[in-house]
Amino acid sequence: MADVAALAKVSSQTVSRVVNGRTNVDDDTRERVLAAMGEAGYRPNSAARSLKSGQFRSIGVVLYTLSTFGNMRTLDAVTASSTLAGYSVTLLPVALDTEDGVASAVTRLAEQAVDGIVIIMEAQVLDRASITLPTGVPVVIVDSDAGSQFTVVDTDQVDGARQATQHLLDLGHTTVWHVAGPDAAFSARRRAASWRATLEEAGTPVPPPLVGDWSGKSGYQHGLTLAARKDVTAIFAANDQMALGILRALHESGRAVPQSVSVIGFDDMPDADSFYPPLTTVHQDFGEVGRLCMVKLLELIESNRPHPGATLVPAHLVLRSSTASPSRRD
Amino acid sequence: MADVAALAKVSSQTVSRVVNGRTNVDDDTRERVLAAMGEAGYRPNSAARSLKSGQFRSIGVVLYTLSTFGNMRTLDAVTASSTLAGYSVTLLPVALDTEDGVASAVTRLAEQAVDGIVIIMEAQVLDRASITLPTGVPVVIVDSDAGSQFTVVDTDQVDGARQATQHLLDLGHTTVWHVAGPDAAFSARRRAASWRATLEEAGTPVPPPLVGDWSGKSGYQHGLTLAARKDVTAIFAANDQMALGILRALHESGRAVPQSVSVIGFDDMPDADSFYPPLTTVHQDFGEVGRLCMVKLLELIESNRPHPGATLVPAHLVLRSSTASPSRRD
DNA sequence: ATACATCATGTTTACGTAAACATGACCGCG
DNA sequence: CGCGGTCATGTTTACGTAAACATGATGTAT
Repeated sequence: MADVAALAKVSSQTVSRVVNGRTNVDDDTRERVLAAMGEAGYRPNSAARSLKSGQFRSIGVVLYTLSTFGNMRTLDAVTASSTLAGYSVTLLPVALDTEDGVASAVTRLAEQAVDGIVIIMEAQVLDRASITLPTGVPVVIVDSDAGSQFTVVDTDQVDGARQATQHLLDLGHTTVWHVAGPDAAFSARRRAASWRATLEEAGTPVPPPLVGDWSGKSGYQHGLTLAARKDVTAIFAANDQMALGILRALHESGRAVPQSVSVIGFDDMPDADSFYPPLTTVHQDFGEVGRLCMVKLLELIESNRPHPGATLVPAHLVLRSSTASPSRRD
Repeated sequence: MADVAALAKVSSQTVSRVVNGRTNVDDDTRERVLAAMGEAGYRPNSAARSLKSGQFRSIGVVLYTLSTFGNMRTLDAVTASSTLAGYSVTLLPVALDTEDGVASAVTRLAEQAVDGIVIIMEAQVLDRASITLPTGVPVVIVDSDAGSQFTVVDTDQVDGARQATQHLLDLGHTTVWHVAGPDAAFSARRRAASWRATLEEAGTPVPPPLVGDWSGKSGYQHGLTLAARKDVTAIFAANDQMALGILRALHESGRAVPQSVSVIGFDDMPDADSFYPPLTTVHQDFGEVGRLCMVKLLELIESNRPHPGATLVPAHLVLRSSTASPSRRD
């Protein structure tokens, strides 16, 4: 900056003013400074800027894996929103499963140059880490039940699972089987609970849920079990990937979808409409979730005090070809 | 830090020594300082640290979208590697399609607090932006043909596409049809070129490629076209998502896979083994690509001079159930 | 015993920026 | 014509850290 100032024959303060777009700079001077900046290949030093201002114009996103569709879409949306707001995004991956991983993540967290943090993490991991969350840094959480303690944004999982289950009941199925996500995942538990509640409300018997791990493979395995039972006519999979595996199992077992068995998923991942048959599923608006995360986080950063509570983004059913009324059996 | 120093009754310099793990500190003093740090809730200020050291311990990842499987996996791997190396990752999204988007991305790029940059971007966008890439910042590029100018890491697309095509020829198919990715994508062009070259080498006729947009939907549409042609017995899709759409089109058209038509994909996305039937595909080792990106980038950061050239990560065929020898037609 | 390492610790300084304050030029109004 | 006000610009300072240098205490070899 000193070089630029010398080149333009002004003080460094004037250069600073030009860089920050202050109005009280003469047009001639401004142009001279801009030219000098180009000539000197000047790049503002964000470290010094942050040091002076106490702000980083950056938010951290903590996640334990990027490899699920939902996390990725949420991250994408958060990134887009934060960029619009002039914030950059720093990724803070957590090595799951190990106490070390969580501990080192928290350590790194405390040292990161961020104004706020978005946590996209299962509740169970959070429980271990939350105790030592750095104080004084605003936090917004996705996919968790920590709503009483923190600001939480999430899809309305309960209503989504209810819609899926009710849709199958409305079609005339006597009951709905459920292939659930892993018990450790809070969203999986919520979807399963809502499925159960919906069946109970309708006064229909509740078949035992089959617990998968979100993967297509686990869906396939449970799908084989379900396909072998003639009384199964409707399946609610806790996500689309498992639904894909279920479809494969049903096809291989000679059960036609939707004629013999109806299948419904959750997420509406990009290619759910290219499944065979195209999958009826619950659409999650990840973009909106990400956007709200940033809105909430910016509020927290500006107000500088906690504001716990959950914000739910509605989910809606997308009707495709994998669900139908049960065919008559006489 | 001054507070901590006062609490521990030492100078701030000693606190700094403890924080940085220098050995020349008395054990008693060290413990006193650590206790004071805990008491004061001290968090090192990374901005000041960067200002002093001239390093940020951070790398930037430029991408134009997070919503393709490959980009996501690459980002995941880069993040994992950089975390191991003690670097954090800053996301720098580019709004595609608009000159503004590219320009503003470059501007932000120049201001970012990063020691190096990984660019995961189509070549065409890069062409427009590369001119103004900030000088003096090491850059590694994925998915691009800029190898002569920059350091490039990528999957060996050419060999992967060759393996896929050759596998189908080896099974006895007289030729292989290709559903390509968008022309704008360099990886799509490379796969298509390699498919064509393999067919020409084998002396088989080269059917006109059908150009999709990576989506399952576009695969479905081209799949319908191909399904209607009786002479089509083998299809090479440029990615798994399009292969999924092709499978759907074939099923709906009554063409059995693999008995009537063989289908092969590219990527080996997580649920390719749950397609119906499980998809034979070309496995890309995104983890290795991401790891190599970091290795190369750290080399560049340390040596401080450019080192252009491409590093290719081998791809390998994963045999599943969607390919078979053509059935005899008499 | 003297001189000279070795080691823990303290003091000074600079990194690049922008707020706060200072300066001086020019304007309009009574 | 002089006064306060506005405006462009310059000067000083502080942000939190760590390198460089300084100090003083202890150990050790001759």
